[in-house]
Amino acid sequence: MAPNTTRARFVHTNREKEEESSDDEPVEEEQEEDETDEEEEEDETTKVTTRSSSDKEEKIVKEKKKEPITISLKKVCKVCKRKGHKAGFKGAIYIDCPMKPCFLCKKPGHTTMTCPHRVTMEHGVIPAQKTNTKTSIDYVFQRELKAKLPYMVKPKYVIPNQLECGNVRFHARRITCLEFHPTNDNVILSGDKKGALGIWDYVKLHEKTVYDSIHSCIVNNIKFDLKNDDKLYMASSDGTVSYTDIVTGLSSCLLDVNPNGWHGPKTWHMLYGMDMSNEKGLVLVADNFGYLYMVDKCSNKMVEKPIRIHKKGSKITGLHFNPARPDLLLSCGNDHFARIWDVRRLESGSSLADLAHVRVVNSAYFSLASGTKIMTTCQDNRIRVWDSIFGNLESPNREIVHSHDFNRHLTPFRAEWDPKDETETVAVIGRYISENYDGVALHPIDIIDTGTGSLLAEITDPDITTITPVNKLHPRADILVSGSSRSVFVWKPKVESEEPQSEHLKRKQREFIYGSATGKKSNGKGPYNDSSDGEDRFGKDGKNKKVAKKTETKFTHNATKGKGKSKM
DNA sequence: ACCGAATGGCCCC
DNA sequence: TGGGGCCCCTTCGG
Repeated sequence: MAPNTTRARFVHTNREKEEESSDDEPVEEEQEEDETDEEEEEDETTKVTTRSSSDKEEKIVKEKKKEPITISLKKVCKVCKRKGHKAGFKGAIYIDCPMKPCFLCKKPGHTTMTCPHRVTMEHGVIPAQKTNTKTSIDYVFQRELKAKLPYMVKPKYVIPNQLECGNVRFHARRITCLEFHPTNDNVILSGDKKGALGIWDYVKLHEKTVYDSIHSCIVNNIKFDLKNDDKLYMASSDGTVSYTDIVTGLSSCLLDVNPNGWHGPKTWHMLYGMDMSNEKGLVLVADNFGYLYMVDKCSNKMVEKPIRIHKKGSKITGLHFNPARPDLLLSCGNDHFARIWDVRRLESGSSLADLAHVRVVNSAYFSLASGTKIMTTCQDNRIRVWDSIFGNLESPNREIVHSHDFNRHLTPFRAEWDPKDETETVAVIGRYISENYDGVALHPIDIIDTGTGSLLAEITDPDITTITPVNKLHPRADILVSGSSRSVFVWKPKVESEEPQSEHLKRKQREFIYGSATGKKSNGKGPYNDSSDGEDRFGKDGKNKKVAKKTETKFTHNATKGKGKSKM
């Protein structure tokens, strides 16, 4: 909360404004102070007014100091500063300011509580209207694809919705990305905001390794070298791409886009999107100024000069090679576009298609088997799906309203395909907005059927009260791994026949059949100076360290099996 | 228990 | 086109 002095000034001016403009409401500040309203116990000034008479002196002193504040705060909404309503948490439920557009669907005239996208399905996710009609190419595509894919016999979709284990204080800062080991099913790789790489075998719970000297700030992307299971690439906001052997901890710098060092935040290049193509022998990374860098995997040299593929000065948030057509690349960025490119003819302005969005595009992915669909996550609270890259790309085939538009202090939410889902419809994404679960505000992880927009499952655990923006479904097993704040969690499908469960558990453990749910609802400083990290991490060490410092630590395992009693 | 900070995007001038 | 102010449904450590 803002310091009282600041708040007082704002409130006061607003109150004066209010009094000038609106005289429909009688001015009755003093009298209102007498009522002790129970719904405002979180308001610090109310505590002052409702304090018992035993500390009268103190009360008097305080009231003397901030009498005008006390009066004003009680009457004024903290969002719009108007009288007559209040925004904020009421228990586990957040009450919107009615003067603002709906926080969920962004349309004016209602609040999140009454938003049709929330009420109809109860959980924010609803299928949006189709915004274009199918072209003949679409039907050809469907006919071709349907012959190959088991559309008619939809497999039972297994939801990994029971907390298997989680670790606490494994990372020092919030998790920013997760990746499964390409061949060892039990190993999870995690990157954090401070630049550390975590390696965790969640079956052998105690086996955790942290390499914390490879990068000096946010790890934005981890990609394994598919030709060598022990080696991976990491792209970081420190402006480098590292190539690390996770067994030995030896690391080399593949690319440094700030060869001249630090000259202030306006010129510092940070690397966000990254993807790798074995066919092409290329590692592609993109920075926060709209540039794409192509690095040859063999020579470790840049193939050519950086190419600007998004608006000058805007961040490129993601890159994805088409899994079926190695020449196709998908990019997305802060210029509100996702773009399709031909890697063979990659130059500024040569995109094959530009997919327009309303706001920042957090992620854009081709579907993982056929590569013919595109799914994007946009900050306007919509997941967009294009059913065929060969069809009309003017507008998406579906827009799914889903709450994920909070970005400032969280890792951006990204809807990610289930790599095991042959129908290429199931996706996972964390939800920003909270629901009231037995009086506790929890932020579920949603599993969505992007074909219909229906919610297949919402995954929660009463012990995980933080938001879970980073989620990854296992490419081979029925496992979901989540990064929530500093913790990593592993989910498995619910095991049947356990002791009686609470309503909450029942709710989260419903088993869904794909397509028709059985449940009731189908549907001179470095760029970063962490508050706790006073030293200049960019200044020390050479930039192109050939060998990363290896900081291996065995942690006492702090994870729990079964019902998930892990603390956050 | 409280407070400050992180540095993200958008909008306006 | 760029800088500054504003937003103010988070999370953690000090």
